[in-house]
Amino acid sequence: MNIYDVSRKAGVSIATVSRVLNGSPNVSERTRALVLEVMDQLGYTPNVFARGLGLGTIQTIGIMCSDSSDPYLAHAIYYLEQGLRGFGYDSILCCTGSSLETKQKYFDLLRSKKVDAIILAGSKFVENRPEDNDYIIHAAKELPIMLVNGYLEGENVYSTLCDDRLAAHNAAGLLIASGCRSILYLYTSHSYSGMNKRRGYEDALKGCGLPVREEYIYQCPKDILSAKELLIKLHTGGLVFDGVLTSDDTLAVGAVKYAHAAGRSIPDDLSIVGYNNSSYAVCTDPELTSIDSKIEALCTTTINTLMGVFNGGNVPSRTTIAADLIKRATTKF
Amino acid sequence: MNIYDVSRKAGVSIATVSRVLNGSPNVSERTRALVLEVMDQLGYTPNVFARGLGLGTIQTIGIMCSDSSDPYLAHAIYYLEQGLRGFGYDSILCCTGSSLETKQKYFDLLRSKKVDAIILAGSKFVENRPEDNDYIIHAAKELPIMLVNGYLEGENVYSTLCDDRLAAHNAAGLLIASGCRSILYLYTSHSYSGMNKRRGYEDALKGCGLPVREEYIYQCPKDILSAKELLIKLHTGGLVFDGVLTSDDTLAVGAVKYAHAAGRSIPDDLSIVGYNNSSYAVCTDPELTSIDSKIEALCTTTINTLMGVFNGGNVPSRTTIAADLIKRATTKF
DNA sequence: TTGTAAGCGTTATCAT
DNA sequence: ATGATAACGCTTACAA
Repeated sequence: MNIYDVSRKAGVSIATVSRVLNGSPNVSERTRALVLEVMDQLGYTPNVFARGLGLGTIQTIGIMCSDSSDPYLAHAIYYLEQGLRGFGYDSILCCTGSSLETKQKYFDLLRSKKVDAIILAGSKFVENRPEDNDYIIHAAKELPIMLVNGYLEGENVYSTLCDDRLAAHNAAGLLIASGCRSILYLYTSHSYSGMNKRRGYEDALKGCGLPVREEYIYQCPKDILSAKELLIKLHTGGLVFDGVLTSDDTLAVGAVKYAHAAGRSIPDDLSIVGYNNSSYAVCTDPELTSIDSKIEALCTTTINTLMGVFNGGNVPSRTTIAADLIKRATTKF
Repeated sequence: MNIYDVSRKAGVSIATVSRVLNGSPNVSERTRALVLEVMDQLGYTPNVFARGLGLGTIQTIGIMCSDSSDPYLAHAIYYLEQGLRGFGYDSILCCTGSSLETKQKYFDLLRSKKVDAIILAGSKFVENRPEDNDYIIHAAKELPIMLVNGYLEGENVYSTLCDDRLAAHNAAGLLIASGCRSILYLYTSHSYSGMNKRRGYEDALKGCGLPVREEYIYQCPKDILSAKELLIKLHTGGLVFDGVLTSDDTLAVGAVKYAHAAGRSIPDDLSIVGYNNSSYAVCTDPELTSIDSKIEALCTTTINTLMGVFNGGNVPSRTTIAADLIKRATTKF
């Protein structure tokens, strides 16, 4: 079943069938209707490979993420896939883990599949050593690269990000304003967004004339129990703190569980702020105050930008979206 | 840059290049090395479309799920994608929502992309009215259809599922053995697996000579707060219950929060069992006893079965995997 | 408005 | 072991 069958049955040439297929205006209404009718009768579907060969594109976008089971990224993937499909694009998913080597490998693999663009979801794709990002910059000569919550400068590279620094700054500022004087900052990774959140935390302390102390800043695996254990250890070690700001709700849940275990009351004795406003935020009692990093807006903006690129529009290479602070019960504000 | 460039530079015919590309044994070692060398120099990558045209396949599997942001499905997608990639297959993701119409539409779309198989992740793809599944059965004439935690009988349709009925039966049985007499069953959907869990719950009651009462069985949106509200409503409505079995951890978290709100102590006064052993299970205090539905095993088995199908092996059309019960602190056992 | 024919870059079937 | 060459099914000048 191919275009010849349709053309034969409709009594037209394959060129005409192709025109109908591609919505060319140069077909009479009568012929178009006839061809469509025949296609329908025959249950004809154009062969994507042949089409790809001719057009050099197959309406497919590659989506890379480090781990699609992470709730934040899972949502990103959902919104990206839905958004792309709305524009008629398929999504090839690629979970890369976090080693640079596999990231590069899958990146090339995606390129070899001739995807029309690659979306890098999550801030794990920008390495600290600039030369480690060259493979991305280089590939951007061939196809647009979109970063969701990551930033990289380069021709044909577009970044959409959340203003994490400001969000963390504001949240820490509110903690201070509500009386906290010793705020712990817990984070999971040294990614671009991770570092921005940390800077925001430091901005707030400095802005209020409080000291930035290294012993109040800890990296922790993205894991409820690890965070809980870490805080218990710090607590029993004699560290005094009255607030916890985290780079992810998971860690904040751990902080709530630490408070329960240590018999500290929330928010009177300890304030806690999470990040991402995921469903973890409503798991705990009391429920978490959390920074909403606007993942849906990030994704739809990314896709709109991409479509702008495809249409040759003049699109911004960097778009920043403001976060929201969702106030619940782990803070006094 | 194509096969002709390589053949020219290597001084061989394109047929030979193609043979090298496909690992044909009919190439002398010398020629093979030469061609590979040239490919490397030129940075040649075969065109996937042309290849697809010739072979009729493109090493790509379609994965359908109702909602990739659901934690259970997010994990499924992760394991499926990783497993498939291990066998050299790409994954096209397709989030369908739950309306039959869009499910069919995307199913056809995936078929038109000439994927080598379609994996239906989650139990939302088998409709109660048999004729509503005909489109799947029919498509299976052309390509293998794999169900992850769903069951459908048909030629070239393969199901891998978790023994939810037995798992729910055992869990409810343990609740009863530990003293519960009035166990609520909360579920989210009427899917195949949803119904099995419910049957398991009923099996246990009947097995212990307890009555199955409709007023102890409720459907609830998959949402922490909805579950909490529902239980508060039932409680204030005067319903007496000392155990809650749920079809999803989300609902169980809601049950914990209800208990906190109602001042009931867990597990002394109220026992709770969740389902899926997701990270929600360790969010709460006390942590949830939960049924581990073995999503990773389900996915790897699905993929092994699929590879068996591709290799023409004699593979089972239905594989069942036993669930695990992870005992934590919301139960007395 | 429609048709003819030349690509697109492979694979696969013959020969040799 | 290697090479010509005909598919594969579509798009798209170019002609008519």
